[in-house]
Amino acid sequence: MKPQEYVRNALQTAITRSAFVLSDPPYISLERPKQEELGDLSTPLAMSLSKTLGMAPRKIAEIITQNLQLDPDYVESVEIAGPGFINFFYAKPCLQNTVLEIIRDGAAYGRSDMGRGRRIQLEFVSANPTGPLNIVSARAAAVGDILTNCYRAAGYDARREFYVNDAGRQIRLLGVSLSARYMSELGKTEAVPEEGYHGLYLVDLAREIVQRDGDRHAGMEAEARAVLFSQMALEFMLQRQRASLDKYRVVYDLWFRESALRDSGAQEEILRRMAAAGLSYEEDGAVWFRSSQFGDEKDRVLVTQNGEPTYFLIDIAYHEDKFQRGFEKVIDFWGPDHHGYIDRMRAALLALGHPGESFDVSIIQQVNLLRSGKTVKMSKRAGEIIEMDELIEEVGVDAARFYFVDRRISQPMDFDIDLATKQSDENPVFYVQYAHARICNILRYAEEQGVTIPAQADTATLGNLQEIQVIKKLLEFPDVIQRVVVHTEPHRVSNYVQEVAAVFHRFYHEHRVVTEDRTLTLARLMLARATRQVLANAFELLGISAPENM
RNA sequence: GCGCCAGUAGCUCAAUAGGAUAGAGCGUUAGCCUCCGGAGCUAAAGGUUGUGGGUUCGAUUCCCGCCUGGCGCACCA
Repeated sequence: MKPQEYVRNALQTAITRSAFVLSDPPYISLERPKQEELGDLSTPLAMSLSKTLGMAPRKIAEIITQNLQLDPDYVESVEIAGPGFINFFYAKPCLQNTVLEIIRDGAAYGRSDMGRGRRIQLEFVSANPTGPLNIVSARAAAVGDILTNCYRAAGYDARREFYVNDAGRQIRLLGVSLSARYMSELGKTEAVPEEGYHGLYLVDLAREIVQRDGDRHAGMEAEARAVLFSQMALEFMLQRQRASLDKYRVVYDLWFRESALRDSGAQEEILRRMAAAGLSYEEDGAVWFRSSQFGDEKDRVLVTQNGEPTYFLIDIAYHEDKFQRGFEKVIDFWGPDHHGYIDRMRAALLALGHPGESFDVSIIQQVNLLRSGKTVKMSKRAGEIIEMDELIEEVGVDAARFYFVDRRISQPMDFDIDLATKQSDENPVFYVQYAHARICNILRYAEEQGVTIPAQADTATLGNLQEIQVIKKLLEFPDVIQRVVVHTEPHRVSNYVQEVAAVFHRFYHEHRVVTEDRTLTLARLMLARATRQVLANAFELLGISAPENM
């Protein structure tokens, strides 16, 4: 058993035995004190119970402590400190044993059953298929992908989904734009409409079409040609986006097409339900949803005066579809320009009977592009973007993914192109990968020296400061994953992995692993293996490689 | 004007569910290779957590006001 669990269980029993008058069993918060001297694990429990019990925190702490029964192999000592913290100090046998447990658990170390198999869906990127994926999508892709990995590790049945906006005005415009490029390519002047797509990728595509089909489409009626070219452009873009994501190691469970949803008439079903429940009304020739009754600031249009379904209505139908498919929880990742949209979406889902907790939106803040210290404004229509492919090309997948996930998603971030390309050697991803490669090297070296490494070995000789610090750090891994999921904060994984690397580098610097002392050597090799395992498991979550050499 | 998000070391960012003396990297300065990989390690300097109040035993974290920046405020998507 992990010492955290052990302490939690012991505290639970102690509380019961203390016979406090409580309506509910209290949540036991366990944390690691910032200062090591204070203990390995700490709970502010006594302070939080103070008010409800009407007792001084230290008094409560004393009662709890008296009722604690602790195995000295797990916990060496307990202290009451400060305003009423109860602090625990791990016993060495337990820590030494942890090393072997990690090795035994292997790839499963860090996983938990927190989610109990709950079905959850993460929808991210969902960029319009009107151009190549850009650097903003790269952030969303990294974050969404890594979070999904963490959800799975925490025991959820989590799925990735990409929503394809393949219907509506944007696609028509795309077709018109491509058609214009095609005609220009054939020497017939036809301007790309001002609100159309001016990116050069359409010129390239037009050229390809000319090479393949010649002037076969030139004689068509303009409107029909635009429709045809919409489809060509769409499929081309989708295939290209998928290829980019593939290279970026993001694989979706489903690419959901808006057109399929529309064809199924799902939006009409929503309208029927809303009308039947009195959730909608007609005014000025449009159909409105009473979203203001569900927390939105005003009512919203579902069907326009022209009889067109709004994007909002389609989106409601899409989200309803997600729930129909059996997801208990749905998380959307949107850009900051859509945050005003959250309230109405939640209102709609509430109105349709889905509890508030079943739907979450996470806003991934923008990526400001800097080139030689100056902000670059990106606009897809004007064609000024940094493509995801360029990014992957220039900085590599590992570095890119790590860079994007290494900060909180709520924090806007600057992406300095010069820095990312020129100084990529100083990217922290190399630091952590280096730790992994170094451990592999130590294991190789040991074997070269004729040491056969058994599956398990006695670890009782581990006990110096650096060794203990490594073990304690490895011990945190399962908690890190759970916190990532609870807070939707994948950056914790990359932060953690840097801490693991640091603590191991420190150990390595102070102590030799392979020495004349066979028992000690084997024990330290176990420590190295456990560390490598944790790094590898974390890299797996991050979707970066675990190099054996660098 | 209203709403949402952010503001932490020179720079890029952390800070575990409200916890104890706010931490890393980069950069700067000073050190460490007869020794398993120096893409590493050690140390120093660097802070009124934008600002003023409030709640609390305790606030970077929660609440209110203000300042600054970003983004929204469509019968567009």
